[in-house]
Amino acid sequence: MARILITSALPYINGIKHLGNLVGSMLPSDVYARFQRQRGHDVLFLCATDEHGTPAELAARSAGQTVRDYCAEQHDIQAKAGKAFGLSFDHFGRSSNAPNHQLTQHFAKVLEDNGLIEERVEKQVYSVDDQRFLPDRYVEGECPNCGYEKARGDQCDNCGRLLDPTDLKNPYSAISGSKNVELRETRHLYLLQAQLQDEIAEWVEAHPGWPQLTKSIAKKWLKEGLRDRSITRDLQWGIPVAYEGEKRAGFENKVFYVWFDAPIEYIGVTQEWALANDDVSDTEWKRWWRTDKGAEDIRYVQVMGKDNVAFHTVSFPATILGSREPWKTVDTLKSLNWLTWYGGKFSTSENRGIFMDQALELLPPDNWRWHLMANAPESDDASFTLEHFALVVNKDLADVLGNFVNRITRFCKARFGEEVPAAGEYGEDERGLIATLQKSVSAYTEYMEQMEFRKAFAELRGIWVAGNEYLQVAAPWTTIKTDEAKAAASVRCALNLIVLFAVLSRPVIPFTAEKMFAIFGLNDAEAGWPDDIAAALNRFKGGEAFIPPDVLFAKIEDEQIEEWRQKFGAED
RNA sequence: GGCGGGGUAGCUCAGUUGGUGAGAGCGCCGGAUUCAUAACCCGGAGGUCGGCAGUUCAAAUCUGCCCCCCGCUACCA
Repeated sequence: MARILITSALPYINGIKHLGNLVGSMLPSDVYARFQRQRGHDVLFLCATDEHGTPAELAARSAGQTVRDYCAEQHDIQAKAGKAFGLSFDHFGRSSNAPNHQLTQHFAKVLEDNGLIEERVEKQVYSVDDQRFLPDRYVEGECPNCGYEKARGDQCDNCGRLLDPTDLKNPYSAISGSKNVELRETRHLYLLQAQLQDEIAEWVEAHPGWPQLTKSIAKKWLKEGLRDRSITRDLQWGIPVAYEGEKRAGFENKVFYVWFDAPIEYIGVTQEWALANDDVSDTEWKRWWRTDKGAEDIRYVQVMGKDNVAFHTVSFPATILGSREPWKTVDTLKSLNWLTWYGGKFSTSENRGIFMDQALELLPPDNWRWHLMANAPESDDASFTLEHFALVVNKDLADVLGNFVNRITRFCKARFGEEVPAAGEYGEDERGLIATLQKSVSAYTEYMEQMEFRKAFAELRGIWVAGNEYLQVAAPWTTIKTDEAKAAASVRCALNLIVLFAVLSRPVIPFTAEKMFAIFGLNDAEAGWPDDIAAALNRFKGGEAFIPPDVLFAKIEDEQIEEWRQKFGAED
């Protein structure tokens, strides 16, 4: 039994996440965590809301709330939505909680002790009316290159020119529109990443198994050369620059930059998890993170969208390695591309796309889980359309899987009654089926191990199809006329298949798997993972009672699709 | 602009140490079947593998140039 630590990239706090965010990290990590738990491994699966930074402050302001209340409320909303989607986090924490505060202070301290942090003074745009320094993209003005009037301080959206906020003509605050802005000096802490260049490059090289996308992004940053990075910001909401409660002189109104503290929350949430389980000793969480305290054999898996890769392959490792302390670093890093909404971006402000809460108002979680994972954006950005979604759900879930369960349970009830028939022996058809499944289950398992989700679920779908093929050939509705024992054996085999399908499908469609187990009065928590298909198909010997279920998946009708298209801003 | 990813059947996508007639699912057409959610099962049609040029006995695969889409570009996260 291996010990596997799995973390999903942390969803940002400013509102409920859309389907693209879901499939970008939280859902694939959940599927993998569920799979590894069923495999019998000791899994710790963690996630948290990422709560600091300018967008949180602004979102709170526009909601008319204090940022503290806003975050608390939004955390609750995201936690509920995640639970409703079946995300099986062992703990869903908050980057604003105490453990992360302590850890972030700790890392800043040891990095400074190691000579990797220094103070630097720089000039930055300050908005007098907003009483705050403005991050580059919150300064707007006229582009010096093309004259576009709403160019952002980091880049002009019109001509694409990269800018410095001081380049802008007639700059104004994007927050309030105020033109009362000026350059002010401000003091920040810099993490001297350049000194860690070789060390991080070596660490990256030591992980040849990372996906192509992950490696190329990491190597690109290293090739360009790591730059020292400012790790503090002029904000109120965040982790104060104050070691052990002692505020640092000149940093009274500053906090650590959200990208400095957010990855540290992976460790913080592990402490939160331990505390939630009444372990205050510090020993339990360290078993997952400190290689000198029992974490030397941990396999650590991170899952994230491609925008997060640089921070996980370069920035966070700089923090960890620079501490000179024996922290566990990531072993396997799965990165995904974007899911697009009809080829364009999901957008809250323009009401384009479906968000997690809305999705569940339309259909149960497994419909979404299946489609998103079977079509996960692994090799490239993938397009989500309602039409494709309906097609996939109707075909894979309703016609192939749902119908299989329905047809055999109904047939059995009609001809043999509501218990597994005991007569007859397995013959050629069953041996053929077992041989087929032995291969495809093995392939499916391997794809899941590799986190090749599209391939895995194409294989799983093939396994469901094999059930229908088997029934077609065995045709108990025909054989029962001449050989009732043979028909009984076929039905018994098919009923056993339902349980096998439930076990194999559980990582991706857990709610449906539970229903399938319930047909036979089984508890899905007992699900393991089948190595021996013949044994799995001999689980029921005959005589076991069952209750034919309602239809597992209703079909999506064209009228529904049209209605949703209108509601969610679908285009062509 | 720079860097990275991608452009393969109507749709969504597999497919690189270059080599048996280019694949899957869906959709479409046909057949078979009737246990089942007009479901399942079998078969078929359908592609100048973004464009041009080159290397090679042989290119979806390697090289060069070009076109298009997406992402990142360190103070959005």
